[in-house]
Amino acid sequence: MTAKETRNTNNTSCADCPLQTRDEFRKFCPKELEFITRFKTGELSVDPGATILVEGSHSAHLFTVLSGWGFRYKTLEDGRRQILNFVMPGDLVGLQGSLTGEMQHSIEALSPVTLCVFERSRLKELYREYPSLSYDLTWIAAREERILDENLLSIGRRSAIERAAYLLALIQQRAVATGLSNGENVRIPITQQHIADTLGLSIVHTNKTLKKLASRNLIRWLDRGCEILKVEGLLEISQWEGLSETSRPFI
Amino acid sequence: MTAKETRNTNNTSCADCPLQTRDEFRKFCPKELEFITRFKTGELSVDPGATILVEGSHSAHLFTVLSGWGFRYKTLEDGRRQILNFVMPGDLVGLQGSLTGEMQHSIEALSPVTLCVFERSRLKELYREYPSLSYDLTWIAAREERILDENLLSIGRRSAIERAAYLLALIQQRAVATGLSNGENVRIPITQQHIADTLGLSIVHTNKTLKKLASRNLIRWLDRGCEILKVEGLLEISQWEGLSETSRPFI
DNA sequence: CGGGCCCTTGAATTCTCTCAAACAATGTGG
DNA sequence: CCACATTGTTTGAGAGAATTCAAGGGCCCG
Repeated sequence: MTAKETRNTNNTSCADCPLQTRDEFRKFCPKELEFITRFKTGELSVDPGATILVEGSHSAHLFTVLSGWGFRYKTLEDGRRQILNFVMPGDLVGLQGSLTGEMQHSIEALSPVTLCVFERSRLKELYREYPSLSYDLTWIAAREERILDENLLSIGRRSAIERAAYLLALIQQRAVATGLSNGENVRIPITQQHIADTLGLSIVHTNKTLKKLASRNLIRWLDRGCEILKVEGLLEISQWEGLSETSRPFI
Repeated sequence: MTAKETRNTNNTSCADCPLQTRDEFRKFCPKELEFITRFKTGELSVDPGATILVEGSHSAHLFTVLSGWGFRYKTLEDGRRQILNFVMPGDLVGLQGSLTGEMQHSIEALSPVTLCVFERSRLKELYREYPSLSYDLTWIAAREERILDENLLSIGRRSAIERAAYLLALIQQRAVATGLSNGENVRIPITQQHIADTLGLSIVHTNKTLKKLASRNLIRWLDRGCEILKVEGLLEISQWEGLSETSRPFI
């Protein structure tokens, strides 16, 4: 990472964590809050396009996204890229690498992103002293697994238009839940290449598929982003029930 | 589940757990062993084709596979099925449902399968008293996530023959590691329909793709199963590095 | 022996990809 | 301010990949 891309700050206190106030997330008890405050060793801000974590590296840190959009991906040797999932506020990233030693995927920022930085070495203490947070970590991993299951079903068995509808509906629902959208139409800051790499389609075919959704007035494509107009329509096309999360843990 | 499909027994003591003796798995300390012995409340045996866990259910149990093969899958309303991953000895299943309340996928047996049955309600105690096992649970979840990431890359970005090669190489490597193969050629007890539902391809195209691999003498198709002859060839085609696990936790 | 399940193959159709070209928006340097 | 490069979107056309449809054969089991 270049200097331009990263800045270290530490202005947000965990006690005032903006995510804590959202219904979406579960609340910490004082003892947990005390630990997390110690666990967090800094804050990281990156510009759009910056790589936050890179496949093959052994990072000493894990992060929670405070604000902004990003995505998790893997590539083949010849450059083919598959986006695995999108990353939004409240998401913990780098846990996989912290446990198994080496990152098996990369993470890149789509917008300006700020992250809380945690020390991997303190994970032991977390498991030793804070059962509720340990449980939450497993929960978070299981949640990611659930989304991946659904993505796999989508790429494997849904048609191009169903896939696109599912993906956009998923992003929209997650974005609303995490406060990335102020309630009205969400503007997702991605290119059609990102969509293509998520759906497992070529960019040309992705473009034609998005056009179909747009012609039904379900979405609108903006300069470098997508606006969802009717989630219900997308859900119907994809025959997906949508997200059903009440309160989720985060760290 | 019908009576024919399930039998409850409890003949394998955790102290004599056959998986413990394998290098693949990490060893328990006496205290952990004591807990796990209490945690395990029974044993379940199911016949091939039986459903072990079903999407939408709220199971009071989670399981570790003691022996046999199975697979995890999801379906769309119209019946399209996507196999997410295969299940082998040492794999923990049902964790996702135990944490988030409801199973989001189903699990079916490919061969006779025996499972250790654990009480979901004792998970709290595990997190409260056994940090090392808590850590292991997260580790296990992260491992599954890693495999899913790779599967997603495969289905999204690899060609049909690369996909098939990757899948068979993965299964072979996992099978050898867990002792399902006695060292020589592994016989995987699946139909081509299973392969198709894993790769996201039609059965016809799957058949033609497998024929290509067979004509290169990399695999051989048997009655209701597949035998891997040259993993190296499969790894090369798929441009995949293969598994690299030294010792993994299990419960 | 018949039925069911699995594997195999060919042919027509549909979907998706690559190639190619053009356009719009943005940013840069002169 | 313009010329130019870059990036992202759009469209058409032909090639390639994968699907569906259809049919036949093998095997096991009741």
